[in-house]
Amino acid sequence: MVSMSLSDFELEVMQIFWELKEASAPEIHKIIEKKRAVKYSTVKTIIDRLEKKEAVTRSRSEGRIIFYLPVMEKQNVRTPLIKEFINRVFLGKSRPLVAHIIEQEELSIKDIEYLESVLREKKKELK
Amino acid sequence: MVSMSLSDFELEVMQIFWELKEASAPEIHKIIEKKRAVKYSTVKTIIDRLEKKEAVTRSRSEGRIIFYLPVMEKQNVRTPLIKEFINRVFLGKSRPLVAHIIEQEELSIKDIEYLESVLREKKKELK
DNA sequence: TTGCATTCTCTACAGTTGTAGATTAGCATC
DNA sequence: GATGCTAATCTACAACTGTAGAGAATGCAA
Repeated sequence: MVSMSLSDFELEVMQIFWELKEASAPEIHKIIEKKRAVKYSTVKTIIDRLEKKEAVTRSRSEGRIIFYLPVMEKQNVRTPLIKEFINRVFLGKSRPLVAHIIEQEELSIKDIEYLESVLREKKKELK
Repeated sequence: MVSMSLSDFELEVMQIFWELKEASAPEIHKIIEKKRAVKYSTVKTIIDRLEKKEAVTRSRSEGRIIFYLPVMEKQNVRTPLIKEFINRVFLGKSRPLVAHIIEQEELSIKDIEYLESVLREKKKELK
């Protein structure tokens, strides 16, 4: 069980764990509830599944409230997701994806200048 | 039924349709079979589902072989997928995704120079 | 024209996922 | 100690997805 894929909802919950580091089910529930209606037990089921997948682990209890910590690391989840996405949607070619994002998505001047510097670095590295 | 999401396999088949324009189930099956073992009826089921979703349509027959044409357009499928992906994996922020790809994925000097030009264009547009 | 191979159609089914109810159990308070 | 919340656990279920078999239909070779 080295690498296990996460469903959309599981990933959403992991994002919150990566942000907060440690969190309880009631906390996670309250955060997600701000965005959309969802029952506590639904959120708890997702956390249970994350626990079974060893994506999070119980760290401590406060009364009957269980706290969890993320185990899977953001980068280790994101990297293969990006790879898969490029394969799935762009037949493995990253250039058109990057071009599309630059052209279509919201980017500030700062973002652009940053990306220009990333490209410069990469170019140096290749030469 | 304006916009309907496609499963991984459905998208894989659509990619082939976008490439070939017109294709039959046996053709699609032969192409996918080169990559991995899959039965004809599996592929045909996917095409049937694509037809039901109006992602492809029957164009003509040759003997008992049915030919299909893609109806959904590549860009109309890709654009929302990218949006969702950025939301799901990068909390809506495209910059870290682009940075990650530039740093981690295979890009040639040509790719980089092209992307630099795309960035220059975008910058002009913003100023 | 008859059988063979190919294709189509229909049906099925198990795993994953989002969803949540029912039940149980631990604390705080009276 | 009894009561009421809140959280945890367990069970369920329908939609979607990947997968494919059974059987019907149809065109082609002999």
